[in-house]
Amino acid sequence: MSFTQPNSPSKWALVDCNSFFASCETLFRPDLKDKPVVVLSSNDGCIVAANRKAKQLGIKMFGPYFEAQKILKTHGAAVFSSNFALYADMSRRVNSTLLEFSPHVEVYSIDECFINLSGLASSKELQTLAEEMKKRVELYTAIPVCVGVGPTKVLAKLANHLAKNNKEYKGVCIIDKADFYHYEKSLKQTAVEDIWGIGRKSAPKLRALGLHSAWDFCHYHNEKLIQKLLTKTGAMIQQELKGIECIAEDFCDQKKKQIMCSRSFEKNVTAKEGLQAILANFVMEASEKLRNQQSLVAGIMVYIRTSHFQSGIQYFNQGFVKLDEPTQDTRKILKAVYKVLDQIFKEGIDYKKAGVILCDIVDQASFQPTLFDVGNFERELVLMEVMDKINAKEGAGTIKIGNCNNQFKKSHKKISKVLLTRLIGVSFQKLVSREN
DNA sequence: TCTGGGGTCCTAGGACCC
DNA sequence: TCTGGGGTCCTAGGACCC
Repeated sequence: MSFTQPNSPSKWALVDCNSFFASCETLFRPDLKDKPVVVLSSNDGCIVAANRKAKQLGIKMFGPYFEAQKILKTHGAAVFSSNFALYADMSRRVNSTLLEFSPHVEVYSIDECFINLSGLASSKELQTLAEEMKKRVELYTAIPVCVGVGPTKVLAKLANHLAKNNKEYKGVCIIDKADFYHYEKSLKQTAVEDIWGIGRKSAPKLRALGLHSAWDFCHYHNEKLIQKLLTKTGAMIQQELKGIECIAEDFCDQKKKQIMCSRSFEKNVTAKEGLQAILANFVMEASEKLRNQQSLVAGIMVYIRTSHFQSGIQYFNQGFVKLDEPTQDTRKILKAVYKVLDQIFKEGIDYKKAGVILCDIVDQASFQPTLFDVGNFERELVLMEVMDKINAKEGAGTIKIGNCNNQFKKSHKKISKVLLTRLIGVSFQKLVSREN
């Protein structure tokens, strides 16, 4: 988030899919309509989505599955392992429906979009449009959504929260300062912990100042104290509640300053080769994200750890490596990651989790390779572009680098060597070995 | 409510230097 | 080394999100 100048009155819509993963899973299962449904995280460790029925049972989001297992079973709940390919596909369908309303759709997360509606003037127009959005998304995708509209992103979020939790809104809530009575009422009925960006640590700090609702917070006079207690972010949220835009217009599309890929393993891994294979997957994933935003990386962090919940030896170690030159080349990043692994790896440990973090991210456009390296750098760009294109077309993991032995991805579409050679004009293996 | 997943950003405070 | 100022860089940990 970065500051922007307050400008002409804006309107933002926030469209949020209801219990998104659970909704996706029940699309083709009308028999589950009135049953509790939950979706589990990648290793079935915790609950990452729950439909209304499941929430009514007191199911905690992001809580461990084993704790809820009994109650879910008693009530005949449907339990799904997550299927991210399906969710990503449904997310694209929702987004493309929303693009029919405005070209300015900013994807905030897999189940949420901000839409810039600044051209529309009246509350009535906005109400009609928001209702139409909801109707059309539900008609085209069968995913239920709620729509909140406000003059800032924080107020749009707040409106969405009201739309979702108060039946009388029927899934659509418009906050417009021109309707001051409703604006005041909306902020007064929202508790500080329900404001976007105010989490479990900040809320008690506000309450200690006697600020219990969004309205109290919004009108608190001592802005310096807010900045001190809740940092820059808190100060921005307070302004946004007043209707003053502080969050940059394109903040969803801003380039990441760091890219992380980490996961817990289904089974413990002890051998270094096992960790190498897993880290190779992380590097593939992270470096593709890096290239998608046209960036280069200059510093890489790797960590490996045992499970918090096992008895026996606990081990955590991490290492950082600075590259001689920023790169976006998977092979170079992987080489660096392996170097760090050599430094932090200890024999005889049951590892449960590992991660790769690309830090020191720089813009590709602003990087000038030395005259000597220009050719190499450009060849790498082309090679990586070809690889990404094939993976996008033929399925993730079609072309892999290093000894990826992916325990996370269930299946990969294979591509024949002949087709590959035809696609890039020269044997990929040859290219890889030549570059190394 | 004490966080069994994954990801991003911010900042306080330490290390180091002049 | 019972140390006084001030700047920069780095990193671990905090906080938030879905």
